[in-house]
Amino acid sequence: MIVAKVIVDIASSLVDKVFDYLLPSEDFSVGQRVLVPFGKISKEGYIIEITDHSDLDENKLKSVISALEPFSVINKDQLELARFMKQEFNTGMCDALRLFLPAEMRSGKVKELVKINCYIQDETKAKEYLANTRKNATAIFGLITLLLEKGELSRSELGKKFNPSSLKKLIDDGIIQTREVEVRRKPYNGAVAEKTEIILTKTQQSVVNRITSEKNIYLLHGVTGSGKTEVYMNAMKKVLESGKTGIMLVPEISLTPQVLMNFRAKFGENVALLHSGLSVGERFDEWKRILMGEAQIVVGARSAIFAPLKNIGLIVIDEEHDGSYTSDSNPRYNTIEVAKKRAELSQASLVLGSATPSLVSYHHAMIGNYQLLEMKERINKKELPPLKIIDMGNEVRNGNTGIFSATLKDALIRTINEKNQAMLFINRRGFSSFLMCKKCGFVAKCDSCDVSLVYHKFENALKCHYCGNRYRVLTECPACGNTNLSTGAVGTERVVQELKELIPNVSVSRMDNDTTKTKDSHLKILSDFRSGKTQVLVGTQMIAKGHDFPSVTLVGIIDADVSLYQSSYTASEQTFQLITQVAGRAGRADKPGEIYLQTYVPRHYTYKLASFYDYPAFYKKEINLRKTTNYPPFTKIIRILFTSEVENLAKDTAKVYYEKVKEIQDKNKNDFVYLGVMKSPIGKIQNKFRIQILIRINLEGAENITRKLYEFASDVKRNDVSIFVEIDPQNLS
DNA sequence: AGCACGCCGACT
DNA sequence: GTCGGCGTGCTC
Repeated sequence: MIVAKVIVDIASSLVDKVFDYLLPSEDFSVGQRVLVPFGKISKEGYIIEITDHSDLDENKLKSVISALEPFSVINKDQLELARFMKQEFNTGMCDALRLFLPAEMRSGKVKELVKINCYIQDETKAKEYLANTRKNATAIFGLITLLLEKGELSRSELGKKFNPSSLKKLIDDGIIQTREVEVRRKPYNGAVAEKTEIILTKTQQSVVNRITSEKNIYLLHGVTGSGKTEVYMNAMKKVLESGKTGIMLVPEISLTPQVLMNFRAKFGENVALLHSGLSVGERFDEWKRILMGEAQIVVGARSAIFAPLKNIGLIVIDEEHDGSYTSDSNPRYNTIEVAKKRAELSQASLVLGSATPSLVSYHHAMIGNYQLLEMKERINKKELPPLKIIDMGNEVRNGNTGIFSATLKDALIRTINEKNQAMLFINRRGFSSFLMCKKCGFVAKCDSCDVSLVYHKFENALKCHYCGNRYRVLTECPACGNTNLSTGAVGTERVVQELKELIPNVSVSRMDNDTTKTKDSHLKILSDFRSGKTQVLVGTQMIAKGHDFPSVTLVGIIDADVSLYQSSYTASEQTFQLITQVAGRAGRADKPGEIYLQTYVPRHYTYKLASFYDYPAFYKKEINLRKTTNYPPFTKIIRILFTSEVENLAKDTAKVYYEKVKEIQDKNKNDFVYLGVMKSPIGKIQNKFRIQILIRINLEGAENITRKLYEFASDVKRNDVSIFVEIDPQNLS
């Protein structure tokens, strides 16, 4: 007998196990999608193994019904990668396998887009027909002559050009033949940068040579503007020439068009784009192009690491420190770890690139796990623009209570007068962070989440950033009746407003989560700014990343402290990265740049070292701190989050879990640095109460303990409490 | 996920 | 006495 081990395509831990089915013939292969009977219904599933025996009785086994879509096959490496993810991140096998196919395809909803083309098979017959037709039948004459001349044209266009009924008549009469052709929906069609042959610098060339000469993991530390993209492209070119394929990951969807344009200029149709912002049809078509081998290079956000490529030679993760590479909702995974495994499986090199590598990655490089490659000079040999720290406490003492310091004001006015561009960076969206009563300290909060509401001036409403609920603006304090309510810290809207007060006719646009809801809106904001239509761009995190605006000479970081004072051991690291990132937007072309960083703690080492662009010094300082305080990468932090609509259920489940952990802690005292149960910093989100257990463990015992922690989670599992196990979580809200 | 089996309230 | 509520359990 031939037995197929099948994972049924149902994302539930209850059925996430292997089911055995008989195979009706030998025309099945591992990795194939099949239809199987499952209980009373039939379901899609994935064959993960084919053997000749089963632990169950043969007469208990049902047969696979049929194969689905011959092309939808998960290859051996991908299958292995799925097993790795199950093992490493405790994802379900089904969850992992799903990552390899476009979601819409599973239910068979998306089809290839077909259009109908017309052509003339029998020329003599057509000419005869013409001879027997009235001379004033212009549509018929036009149609036949045009088709005879051009060969093949689309039916819908011909119909529009002449008239559909004449066309139909000709088709019915057998003069014109039709056939269906597949058309591929292409994202950002026409977006191709000019093809320019750039001659690499010596540094760039030697980095390219290193990457392509030996299979390894490389950490490319290159200052902003050192030409990392050119390095990636040239390395990809070499890989392509050797007959292999490559993946290029960028952190954010908004960055893909720019990278894609450059890649298309160099590689044309060989590039495919893959990310969640594409339309369903586009994504499906791009995915299929990759699968069919029509595209050998994939550009995309983190999910592109699962692209159906064969024979990968190079994986690049640009801006490797970026938080978007960790998936913090199911299935949870760390893209860098997945990429390492995928590179290993296909004997490919992995390049992690950044101007400010994550401490963890740089540490790997320092202890020899990664090869460190450095690009210390900017491509135009220019110095990095001067970064000035401005003491905002001083401004207040001098009577300036606005958001802009005197220095920044001057710089803004000067920049606009000189017809240059400026970027103002702020850490929050909305007009201000919260609404507070000046008398009693009451702060407006969301009913279903335990967070302050944010005032949005444009909509004149209070909004919850966790669940999106809207509330009417309060005019008096519900607690004490006082009408003197104030808005707290600064948001993008207020920056725009004060800027307009400072320079009345300045053209400014705002870029944050509110203004970029639709797929192309960020593209428009960015292209307006690039073309000079807008002079100032005010924005959050999203303007910090990667964009290249040659005429920007001034960058203002309005309130850096927000990032520094978040309650996370990575606060300094993230702040350093953010500042370097934002600063890198200034003075990219031949004009000199200037950067102003406003803060109330001007002497903080993070700011000092960031202002010198001294990453190695920052690394040294920070890694020592991590070592003495016992934080990653010297330990592992694990959070187990319990959420429930009933607070006590979450608490009780957490307690039961805690006792189990306590038991293994008693047995392995040395492995534990810290263990505690508490309310989450945000005690309630979307009406679900949140209790968490925080654990810090030493690396030696980590693997065993995490395995146990995952087991405990399924032990105490119940349907009215959700449990999430997070390893080294980025935020602890 | 679905569907069935199973054990307690308001109805012809 | 029965129709049906959805709680629990199984699907190769």
